[in-house]
This record gives sequence, C-alpha cells and structure tokens, in this order.
Amino acid sequence: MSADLLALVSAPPSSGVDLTALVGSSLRWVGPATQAAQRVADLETKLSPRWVWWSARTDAAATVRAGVLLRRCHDLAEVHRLLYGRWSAAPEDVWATAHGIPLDEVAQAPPDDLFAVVDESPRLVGQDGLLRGDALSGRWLNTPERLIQWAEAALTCAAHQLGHPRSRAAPLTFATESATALLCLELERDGLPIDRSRLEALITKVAGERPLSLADEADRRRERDALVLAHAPGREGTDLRNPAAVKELLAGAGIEVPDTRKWTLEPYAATSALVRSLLAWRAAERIATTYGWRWLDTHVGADDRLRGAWTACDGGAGRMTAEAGLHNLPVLLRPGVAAHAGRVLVRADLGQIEPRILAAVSADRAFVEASAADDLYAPVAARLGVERPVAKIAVLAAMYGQRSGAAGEALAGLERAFPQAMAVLDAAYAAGLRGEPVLTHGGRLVHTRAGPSSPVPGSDPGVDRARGRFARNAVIQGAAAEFFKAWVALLRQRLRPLGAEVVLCLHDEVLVHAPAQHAEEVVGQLHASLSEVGRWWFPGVPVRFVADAGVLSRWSEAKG
DNA sequence: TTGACCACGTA
DNA sequence: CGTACGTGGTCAAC
Repeated sequence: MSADLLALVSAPPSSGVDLTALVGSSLRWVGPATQAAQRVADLETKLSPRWVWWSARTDAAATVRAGVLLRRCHDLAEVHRLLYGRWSAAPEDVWATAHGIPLDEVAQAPPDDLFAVVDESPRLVGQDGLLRGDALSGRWLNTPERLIQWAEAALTCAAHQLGHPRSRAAPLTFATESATALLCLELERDGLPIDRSRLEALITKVAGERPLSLADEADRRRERDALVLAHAPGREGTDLRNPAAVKELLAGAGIEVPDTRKWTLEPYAATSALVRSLLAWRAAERIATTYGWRWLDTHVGADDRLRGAWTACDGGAGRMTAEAGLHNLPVLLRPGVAAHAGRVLVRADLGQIEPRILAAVSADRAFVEASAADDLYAPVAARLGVERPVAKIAVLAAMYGQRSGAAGEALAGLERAFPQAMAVLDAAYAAGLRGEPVLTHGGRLVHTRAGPSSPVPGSDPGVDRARGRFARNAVIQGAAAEFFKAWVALLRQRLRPLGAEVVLCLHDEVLVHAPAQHAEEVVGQLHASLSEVGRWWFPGVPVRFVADAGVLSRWSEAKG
C-alpha cells in the first residue's frame, strides 16, 4: 500500500515562491503550480496513487481549481483530527504526534509578520525533534530542496499514521475523511446553483425591494418595526431587537413570559395581535438581516452559484460544516435553489439513519433484523408490543436521552429486546460521566472534557450528565457522519464520468447537480453506492440502509 | 474591540 | 432538563 503513496505539497503564500513538489518512491519533481496540475493529472491516470498532503486546503487547492479529480488521498490534518480529537492540525502538531511527542511540547507557531525572525538553517527538524514552526508561517519554505524535504516529512507522517492501531481497525475512515476534505474544496469551487430571479423575488416578498441606499435600508427597517409597534400604543419607542425591551413590552400588554423565544410566545398568538405581529416581524427580520440582499450580494456569484466555506469535520463528533447559510437556509428560500439550464438536481437523504447506525455499530441481532424493514420503527413497535409512535419516541429517547414524554416504560422494553444496542449507548454515557473520551465506529476520538481546566468529573453532577449525553450522542451522530461521508466520497467518484457534481451535503442529505439526460443514472448510483458502502463499512453486519431519492428542478420540490 | 448571551435557522 | 452547527443582533466589559 505504501508504495502507492505520492506526496503533493505546495509552498505557502508567505514563502513568496510558486513551487509545488511531487515526491514518491521513484519520483522527485518540483515546479510551478500550473505545471504541477498537469503532472498530477497524468500521474492520477497512470498510477492512481494515494496522494498525501498536509491538508487539502494548503496543498491541493490549485489542483482542484484546475478541475482535476483525484480519487484517493491521505490528508494528514484530517487523520490527525480523527486520531487525536483535536481541531488544531498544523504540520507541527501532525509531526509531533507521528513521532510520539506530546502536543503540549509543540511551541505555538510564530506570527506571520514581516518582523518574524527567519532561521536560515537548512534543516526542517530542530534539535528537539520538532518540526520548525516557521516552515509554513515564514518564508523558509522557498527553495526546491526545502520543498522536497517538506514532501518527505509528509510521507513520513503518513507512514506513521497508517501504522496507527486504529488505522487497521477502521481502514476506510482515513480515506473517507481525506476525500471529504477534498470534496469540501470542490463544493467551494462549484457552488450551489440558484435561480437568481426567484431568490430575489422571495427576498423581496419578505424583506422588501432591494434598498437603494443606507437611508433607504433604515426606512425599510422602521417600516417593518412600525407594523408591530402599531399594536403597542404608548410604547412606540421599544427596541424590538432587544429581548429585554420586548419582554417589558409584552408585560405592559399583560403577557408575562420568562423569555421571548418563539415557542414561548406561540401560545399567545391566538389571542394577541401584538404577539402575532411580533412573530411575523421576527421571521421577516431573520430573512432581512441574515438571508437578505447583503447575503445574496456577498455569497452568490455572477455565475449564480451560492458559495461558502466548507469543513470536513466539526470540533465534536465529526459532521461537516458549511458557512454562508448553506446548512441553515430557511425552507422558505429553497425554491431559489434550482438546477441550471439542461441540468437537474438529484436529491437523496438517508432514511432513519441514526437508528440504523445504532443497529450497525452495535451489531445487535434483533435491531439489525428490524433494519430490514422500510420503516424500522414498525418491527420495533411489534416486538415491544406498543404503537409505532411510542416505539419511535422510545428509540429516540434512548439515543438522545430525552426524558420528557411517555417513553419510560417503552425504554424498559428496549433494554430487554435490544440489549446489545442499548449497551453501546449506556457505555458511551458512562464514559462521558467519567469525563473520558469515546471512540466512534470509524475510530474518531471524541473528548468529553474540554480540557484540564474544565470541571473534574464527579464534582458537578449536571456537568457529568451533560458529558454523558454528549458522549451518547457522539457515538451515534459521529458514526452517522462518517457513514454519510463515505457514501458521498464514493458518489463523488462515480458521478464524475456522468458530468455530475455533489453541490450540497446536509448531514444526511445530498444534492447533486447533473446533466438532465443522466438523471436516472445518478439516482441508480446513489442507491448502488449506499449499499456498497454499507457492506464495506459494516462487514458481516447486514444492516439495511435506505435512501429516498428524487429528480428535481428545485430543491423545494422535495417531499422532505 | 471583544466575549457573552439571546434568538433561530438547519440536520 | 436530546446534540450540534453558523449567523446576526444587543449588551457589558474592556
């Protein structure tokens, strides 16, 4: 396997040089980025290597920009995050852990300013065995020889990571997390296709016409406010954006509430015109401020694509994150997300993914059997002798720790019927109580204690229980995230020959922008990839995974 | 200017 | 006393 490793590393912008190095067992090449992209494309075709880089963002961006699709990669930063449960994954950190040096001994990288002292020694590794901190932040990395050293260091780290015990326990995770980081760059490059005029119409409907000036914008704002304040005679000066002032306003109208949240106020909407107008104001204000004209101008390009920064994993259980509202676009605006001419959106989401993941990671025989059904809760309900809604609440309560509602007696039934599945959740909860980290199925280390300065386990029962809930959730949500990423990573490869791209990942949902004539093939590939990944990810555990897929012209057409 | 809190959108 | 994320508002402390 290691014979296939090929390093691809680039000099950082601060180095002032345009150099990229390609280094493998029988290759040492350094050149400018444009030439590198061509070489990389050739090597990908001829050798299909596993590309090694410090991180996709620092080393593979030019390749992605050139439109070259790389299939297999090893992203040192993502694997570092996975193995050690830390967000920070700079080369110095990666190097230290790969050489068994505690992370506390890694000095903070010096600030990248003009006054930084540049050590001109030719060595990359210091006397202390640490990678020199200024290699990336300073200008040191500015000659072909040094870039070769940089690439060799990456290969050394990759070998160490691949030799980690958890690499053998979950061989697919490294590849998946790495491919996801690359996919993140592709998502940023391609963007989410939108129908500009439709999006503009939707924003206009809620927030009003595009303001022509700052004064105009302020007028619009006052007009929106006036609609609410008209219901509050004598209190027209209330600042609706200040929750304390709103609370006072409501009290003046005889409505005493602990806070002014939507769900707190909703019961009063039926009887109070003030509350009704306030809630409507909030909805409009949300669009006007967060998803209004400024948002459109900032994040939607001239090519009618919505773009934001993506990350392959968050700081917790490992879900993908996205900025620019890509992960929390209000349903109201979804008609504005639409395929471009000659194309369609193919949408798919994983059905009941979290209980199915619980079945898979626990290998609980009865629970795995239940996953054979299109609706997993039906056989669970039958086995427990309860109605389906009760069974559903009980399963969700077991996974998330919710105690409200009538899940109590059904929970006891779950313990009897699916002891192995419940044991997985209980073990995670117990680890969290003790402040210990947990491992996801894919081998991600998830810390339950923020750091040495956070409360000692046992000192605060509330904190302990919160850590327990977090841990119980992390083993499910984390494994689901890994599985989703594995699905999309495979899809990403299969879609390329069809001229289709993944344009949105939303935890358990994926949107593909595809040529219309290939729509059905994409749908077939969504299902085929899913069952393949299920077999790879959980060998010998015949859990059934299901996806609901559809061909749409607008995102809003989804059954949801 | 920064960090805390509120509030709310998504899964 | 489900969990998690990103965003934009206000306020109090600098």
